[in-house]
Amino acid sequence: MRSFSPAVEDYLKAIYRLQSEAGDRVTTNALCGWLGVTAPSATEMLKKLADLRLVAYVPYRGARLSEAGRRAALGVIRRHRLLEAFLAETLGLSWDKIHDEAEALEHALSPGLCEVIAARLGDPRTDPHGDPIPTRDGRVAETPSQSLGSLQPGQRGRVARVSDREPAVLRFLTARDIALGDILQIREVHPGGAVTVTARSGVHLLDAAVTAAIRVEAGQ
Amino acid sequence: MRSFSPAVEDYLKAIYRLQSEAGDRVTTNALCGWLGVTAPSATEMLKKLADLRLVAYVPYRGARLSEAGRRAALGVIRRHRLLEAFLAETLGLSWDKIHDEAEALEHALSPGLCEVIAARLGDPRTDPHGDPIPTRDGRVAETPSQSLGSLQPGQRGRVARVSDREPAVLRFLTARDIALGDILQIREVHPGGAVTVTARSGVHLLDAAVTAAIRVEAGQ
DNA sequence: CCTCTTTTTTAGGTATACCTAAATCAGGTA
DNA sequence: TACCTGATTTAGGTATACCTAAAAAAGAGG
Repeated sequence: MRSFSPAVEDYLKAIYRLQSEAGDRVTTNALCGWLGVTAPSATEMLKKLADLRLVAYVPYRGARLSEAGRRAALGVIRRHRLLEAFLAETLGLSWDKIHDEAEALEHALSPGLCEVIAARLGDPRTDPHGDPIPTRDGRVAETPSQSLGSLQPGQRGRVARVSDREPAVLRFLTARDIALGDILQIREVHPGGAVTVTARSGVHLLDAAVTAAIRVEAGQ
Repeated sequence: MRSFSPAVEDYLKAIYRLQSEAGDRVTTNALCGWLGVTAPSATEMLKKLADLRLVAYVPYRGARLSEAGRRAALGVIRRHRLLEAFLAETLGLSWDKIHDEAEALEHALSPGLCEVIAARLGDPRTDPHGDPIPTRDGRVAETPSQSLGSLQPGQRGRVARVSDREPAVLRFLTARDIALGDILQIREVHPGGAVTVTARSGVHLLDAAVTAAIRVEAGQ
């Protein structure tokens, strides 16, 4: 298994992510929106990924990862999440800072060093945001979880994962003393997507962006 | 101070190194030999570095780092050597493995993370090969040292630095239980540059490549 | 001082990965 | 069904960083 350019790796990671959200094929538009490139750039790269047999790409119909593409994507995600765990563990970096650093370092991390880090950390199953770390042989333990916003008033959920995309959301949660594993009970669901919750540290209003970033295991 | 491409950083590092060895200007030939690129590639990059005001470049006469170039080069070297120290410290990697990993990671290490690592390590002054780590403000504590091969029979020297360029040399020394700080006494200097030394672990024949890689503080 | 060799630069080309502007396709609406 | 709109692709261009082949400059030897 040869190694790919940073750009290729970023596209694979994005396709994997969008595919697991939207299930179906990933469109050019979704891809370029997610990666912050223009549509022609995404089209060109999709053709290249198809040449490399990493995606099945039908013009005007979007793309889907091949088995090789899925394995490559999981490899990048493994490196990313192990790096996040490693930076948090060894340097005490908070969960709002590790994503960007891991994003930059993941493309330069050799397979050998990646496994040394995994061993040093005792093969962790999740990163500091609760995201599962794929195993070396490409398995992902996706614990069933649902969006916090999907709970009804009165229901409780344990915080299982928080999206690493927006550091400000993570800092907000830290400031409110809300962490992975905490139990949240819904008091009110607001029309725009915000919710009011009761947490260990009190009652908080979580705006739509914060609510969308939190996934919970329900029925706690 | 903006950041530079990996290629630019590699050239700056190479020019710094060659300049401190050969003192004078660095020639195109020396540069392309060191970096493993062709002469036209080096010429092109030198013109680019001159445009960026990182080197003073006179066609056919070689190049010399400007003050800005020197600072940038020391920044890369600082990141490289801190990474080496960090990988050795936190993952227990041996000194023959850290160079290549650091070489890949150094271009992706943000200034912020670099300083976190430095703080975590207690601002070390040297890396695991004995090479001085430049300070954040661009100072390098070059302890005076000389090539092991420059000692006369009977003279002793303390191993101060070992070049990180050839992992095989480092593994050879590890196998002979020769480490930084050890005292070596010259028994014989062979014509090709090899030496026979008495070390803590006994008498060893060090071939020319090994001898050239070792720098010592004499008069121990 | 002139040639010959080595070094260096110029000329021209490749691959990657991005861009803008223009053309084309797909799907819904009248 | 014909059109319109938005999504997508094509066409053509930029910057980086590498390459080979050929030309030009520098330095050494006679």
